[in-house]
Amino acid sequence: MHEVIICEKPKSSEKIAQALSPHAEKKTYKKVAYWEFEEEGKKTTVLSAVGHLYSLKPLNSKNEHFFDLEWIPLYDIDKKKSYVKDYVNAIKKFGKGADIFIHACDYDIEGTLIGYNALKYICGDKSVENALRMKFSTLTKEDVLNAYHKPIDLDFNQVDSGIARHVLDFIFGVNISKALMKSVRESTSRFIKLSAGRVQTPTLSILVDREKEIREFVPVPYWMIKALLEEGIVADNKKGKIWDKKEAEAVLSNCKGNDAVVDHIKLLNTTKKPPFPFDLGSLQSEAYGVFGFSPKRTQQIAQNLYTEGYTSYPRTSSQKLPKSIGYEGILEKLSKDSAFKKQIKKLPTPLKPNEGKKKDEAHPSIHPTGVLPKKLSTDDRKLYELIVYRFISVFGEDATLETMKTELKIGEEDFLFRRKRISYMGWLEHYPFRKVENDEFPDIKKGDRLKVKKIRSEEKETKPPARYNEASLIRELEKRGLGTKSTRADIIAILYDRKYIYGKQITVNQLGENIIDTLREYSPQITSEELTRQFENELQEIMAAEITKEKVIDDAKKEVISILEDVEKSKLKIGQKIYDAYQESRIVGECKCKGNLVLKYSPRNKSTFVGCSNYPDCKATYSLPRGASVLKTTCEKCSLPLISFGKPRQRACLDPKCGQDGKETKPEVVGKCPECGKQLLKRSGRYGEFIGCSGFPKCRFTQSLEEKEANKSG
DNA sequence: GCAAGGTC
Repeated sequence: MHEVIICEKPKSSEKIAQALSPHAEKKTYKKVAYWEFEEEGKKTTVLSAVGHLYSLKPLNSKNEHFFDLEWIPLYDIDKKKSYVKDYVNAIKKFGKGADIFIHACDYDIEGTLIGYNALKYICGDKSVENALRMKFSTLTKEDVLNAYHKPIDLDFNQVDSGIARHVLDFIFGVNISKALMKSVRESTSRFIKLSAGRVQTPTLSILVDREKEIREFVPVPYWMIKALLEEGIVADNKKGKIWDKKEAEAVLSNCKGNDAVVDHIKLLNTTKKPPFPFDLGSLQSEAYGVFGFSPKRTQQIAQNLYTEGYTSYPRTSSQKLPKSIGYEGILEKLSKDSAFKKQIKKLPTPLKPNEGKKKDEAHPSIHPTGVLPKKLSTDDRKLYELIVYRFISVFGEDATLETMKTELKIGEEDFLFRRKRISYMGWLEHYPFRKVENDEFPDIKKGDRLKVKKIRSEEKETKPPARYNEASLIRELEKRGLGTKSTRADIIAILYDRKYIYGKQITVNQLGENIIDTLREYSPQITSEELTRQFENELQEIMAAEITKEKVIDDAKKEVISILEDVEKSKLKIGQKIYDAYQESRIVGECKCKGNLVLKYSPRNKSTFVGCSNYPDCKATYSLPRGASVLKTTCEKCSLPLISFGKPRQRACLDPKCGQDGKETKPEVVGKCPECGKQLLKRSGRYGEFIGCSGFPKCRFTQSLEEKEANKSG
């Protein structure tokens, strides 16, 4: 007898094999690991997929619309996925002639489909018909053994539901994307890579809405009264924002000539619990905040650390640390590093992690394995240490903060100021990545009189809502249930790649806005998260056998056909508008002829260059080095834009004949650095303009323009 | 050329 078990990924196959038999032996077939054991005359081979091995492809790619699809090996569609072939080959080799097939992929829609496709297309239809299904929620020995000894039948409704998800996403996404590109091609005979989809389009929609909110925002002026007292105390008038200038002036004159008298001091102790362990989303968010890593970069590094065995599986949404991972063992191994040891030995016993609410059936939260990395690149080490110190902190003691709220009277006017200091560091000591306020408390008591050095009325105005950045956008998508933990970072990267959006503080290009405007008119369903809700409901119904996948797909097909017909009727108008918007977002600066410098693509050289919008009247062109970006800052000598290129990045004038080595027109001074006191300058980088310290690289303080605005009040 | 989903 030969039994074959197919798992979703290599890591699961290892755990499952080890749970099933102490004699499971690791072997490799053409670089791919598998596990084997023999018990009571039955040989068992534990094999692994690597996620989806098959992907949808149109049956007849010459057709204008793609509705008839087939499953094709992933490596035949995407050359970068060649490693998938080795796994398929291993399954083919050992699946041939096996007597028993066990489907042991994750128990969810995608997992069920991964195993189903692997069996059907590699081992043949028969293997599917007789397949047994292991159902487990965690990969603990107990769960795995249980699932193995009490297998269930394969749930074909769940399979159908998975197939429907793939087909629906394909026929909506690919067909609508193609229709958009076709409109542009047929109205302008130009090609622009455009796309739309169930997740990316609502995501863009969220950004467009924010963009419009910001644009339509009408600032309202208000005044804040601040009193500068002795001992460097700045107290705020209790009225806060005063909307009437006369009222502000009245407050000011009420204060004139008076000392400040301490009216009331309130001291309060608050505790700050340790942080939760990382799930992928919170790791991406933290790494963005602390190191400025893009979520996609964090995901890549985390995957790398996981593959090397230094940290646990990264694509988790769990904020739990089950005891079974063996905290003591991990901490003990980490203690071989003296810096880690210094923190670990301060931890209270017994060890008890502060866990969050979020769960993940398949994996615990992200944590170090205890294996200490020998060599890591700078960024990999940063992320690794973030994960380690977070893990340690989770077991730390509560920190205690002391807050002081002081109310004062200046004449008849009420003022107040607050101070905060740490009275017990607790876990804060183990987690050096976030600055914590630690003010000095002034030595004052009720009834004290303080000299008023200055009273001023600051005129301000209300600010529009902040732009999203990649981290906050990922949090928003998570909140709305758009995309999955593994895809959100990629979805955002696609929006950048299509030039729908730009900047670290995400700004929508004309092109992005136009895509949304167009789709809201012709295919409103794809622009809102409702399409995801609709899919979810339909998939549930398929799973409950209340409707067939054929019916669901057929309905969707009709819906898409009707959208495509509407687009077809107006394609010239749609295409021209999109192309105009695209042109506008290619403007990178001003030409010497006062025309617009625009990014152009030369199909002959397969490269991007800069040309003038007044062509053919103005024939100015500038070639760009590979990977170069055009900056917003201009050259000191000739006022053309500067470019940034190469590794490490260096700057130069767009015009190589100009000969200026990237000296820019003097950057604007916009304030003082709160960290080192040097000048703050308006700089421009890859992602647009930002505020940076003139003390760079010694002082690495940076701020977005929006933050700068928001913090003006100090 | 195009989606979203799983994974090394």
